[in-house]
Amino acid sequence: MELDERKTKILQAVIRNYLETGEPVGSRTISKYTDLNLSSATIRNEMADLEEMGYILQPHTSAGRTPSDKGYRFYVDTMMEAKEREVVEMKEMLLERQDKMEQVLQRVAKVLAQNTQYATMISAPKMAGNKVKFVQLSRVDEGQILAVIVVEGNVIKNNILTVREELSDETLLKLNLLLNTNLTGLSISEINLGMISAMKQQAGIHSDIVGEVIDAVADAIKAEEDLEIYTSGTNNIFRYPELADQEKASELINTFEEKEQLENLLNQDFDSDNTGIQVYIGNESPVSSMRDCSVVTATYELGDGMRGTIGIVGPKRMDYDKVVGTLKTLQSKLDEIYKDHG
Amino acid sequence: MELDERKTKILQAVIRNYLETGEPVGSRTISKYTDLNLSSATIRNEMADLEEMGYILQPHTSAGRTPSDKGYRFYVDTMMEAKEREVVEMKEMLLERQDKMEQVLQRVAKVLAQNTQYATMISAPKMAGNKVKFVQLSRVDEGQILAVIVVEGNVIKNNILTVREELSDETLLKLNLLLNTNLTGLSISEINLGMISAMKQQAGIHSDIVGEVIDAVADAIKAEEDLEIYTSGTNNIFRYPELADQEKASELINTFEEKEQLENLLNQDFDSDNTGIQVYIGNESPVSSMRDCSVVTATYELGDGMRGTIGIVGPKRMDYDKVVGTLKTLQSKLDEIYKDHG
DNA sequence: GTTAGCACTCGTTTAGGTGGAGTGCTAATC
DNA sequence: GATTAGCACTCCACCTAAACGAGTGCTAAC
Repeated sequence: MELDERKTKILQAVIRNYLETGEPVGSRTISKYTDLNLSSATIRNEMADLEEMGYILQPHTSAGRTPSDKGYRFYVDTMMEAKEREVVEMKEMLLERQDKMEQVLQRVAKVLAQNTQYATMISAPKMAGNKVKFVQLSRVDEGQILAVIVVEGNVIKNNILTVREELSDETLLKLNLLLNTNLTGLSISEINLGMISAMKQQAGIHSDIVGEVIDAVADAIKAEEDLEIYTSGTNNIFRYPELADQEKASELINTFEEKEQLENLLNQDFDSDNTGIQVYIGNESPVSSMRDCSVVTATYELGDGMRGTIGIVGPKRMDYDKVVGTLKTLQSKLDEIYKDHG
Repeated sequence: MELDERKTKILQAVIRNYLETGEPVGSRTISKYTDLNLSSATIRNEMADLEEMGYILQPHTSAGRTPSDKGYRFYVDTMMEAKEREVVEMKEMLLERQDKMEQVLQRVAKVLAQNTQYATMISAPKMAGNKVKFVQLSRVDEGQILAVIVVEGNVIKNNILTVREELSDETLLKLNLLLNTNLTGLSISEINLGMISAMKQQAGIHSDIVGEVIDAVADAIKAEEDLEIYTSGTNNIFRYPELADQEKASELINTFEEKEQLENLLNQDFDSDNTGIQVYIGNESPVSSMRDCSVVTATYELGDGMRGTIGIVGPKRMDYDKVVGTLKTLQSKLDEIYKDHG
């Protein structure tokens, strides 16, 4: 059987209607709702076909139809067209540049949740490709050395190293020079064992302690960043009866609080061919507690190659149009902001 | 009317029983449950008295009794005796020292939630009373100066300052010396406007730019720390039917996610006279969404005067004994750990 | 002062009944 | 052949009434 134009229109109407009401959609509704001028009986026949083809489901005999995952997928793939949309609040918020990334992201998540009435999550941009800009060691206390590393994008890492043996001012100065000459301009992923041992060689004489320090600095640079995911609007799931029953809600809330699983959604390989927008419907998502949800994620980029991901989690009947629109706007805004101020 | 020994015993029995079952407790249950050897009729009379006195409540005529806030308060105040308790997991976890405070706290919250089956929260220790140990300015880029401040307890603050006019190496050196001489050893709360202007005077010549830098450093030092509160086990509220209905659950979950309100519970003035353990029953808590909960908080101390608070949120019928015991153990463990490794 | 007993209350559960939305099928119509 | 009107049927959602039972307050006897 083929999905002709009329079937497509009916499917579209079923999904649209279900998105609005959250209730199974009957043939009579469609008959009135569309401009097809068909009787409910005809619609019924078509709907029977659509069901056979797997696009819609009947919760029980003599109930209306609801979209299946396949139906949603069809809808998202073919019918969704992105609309640019004003998100005034968000724009205003982002324009007043904040200095703390953390706060910005948390706020983006919050505003997004308020705007969409869904649950949101956002991962902090990874800086794996970024270049080291500045390294400095300073003695802060006996046996304690502070290592500060500044990476492009002005991300600062620091670490206190405890050394067994005191380092002279001279050695420290030499080490600083050495580290800066060798590391500045390299991206984090470019720093490898080979160069570290080369540096140790150059450091020469005090190789024991100095070697330790160099190792520690390298470790600090390479250290995996924390799992930085910010969430908001988790409680929005209670707006959608199909997600709000205790068991499901509990699972979902746990997922949002624990955050580990969210990583699977947010740190997907960025397939840069596209707009960076991904839609996961039901079981398409790698997170099992979201089997009754849909997830839309968007990759954002902050000028200098730092990339993170924003995600929106809602019921399958989420307003895909609006969500995708909002995410696109947000993408471009984030881009702008950081181009101007980066 | 007076709360004699028999009434006390009955009240205690009612509360104990309610803690276990979560159901209103009838007179017959008490008659069997206690060793008083009284008939249910007698118990009924006593319970009527207790109700009149405000210690217990009847959800409706012909239902059993549930403790009122006053009843819980009485129970907590008089009957609760702290027991030392093994919290093996927690001990093990804390013994393997982690370097990132954030991770430790997050993990403590999680383990605590798993142990107690309640929702938990923990605030990062504040360092307001701590002393500045080291200050350093370095040029990282044109017009960009990195200020690093190390405070006792090896807490590091840093900030990138953007300056309009380039500072010479010499000026920077001078500034570093000035800042260190003036600020080292002072606690953050001791740094005030007077000293800042004195420093500016000493700085002399380049007062314009230099003044700016000094201000920025002072700001960075005084900057309110982020609202660092970690939560876990929020979804445990679904274990307790009296908290699990949609509206209440939604409110509570929001409170836990937003975290702002939790601050009111966790950043109370530490009344150091006591063990640092506080119990809020129902409306005693400043957070309205917790009107049906009880909250137990414990102040912990990390050696050098840094203090934070741990909180446990559960139903009013939470196991106060266990919770207080667990928190006390945790307090002492945290203390030990940081004495050994601080 | 304590207890047994009883009438009473009131929320909870169960069963039955009804209405309505929606279907599938068939026969008539275009 | 496609469309439609009509009808019998299904099944959920909702309501009501009845039965249940846990627990009470009160009274009278011990």
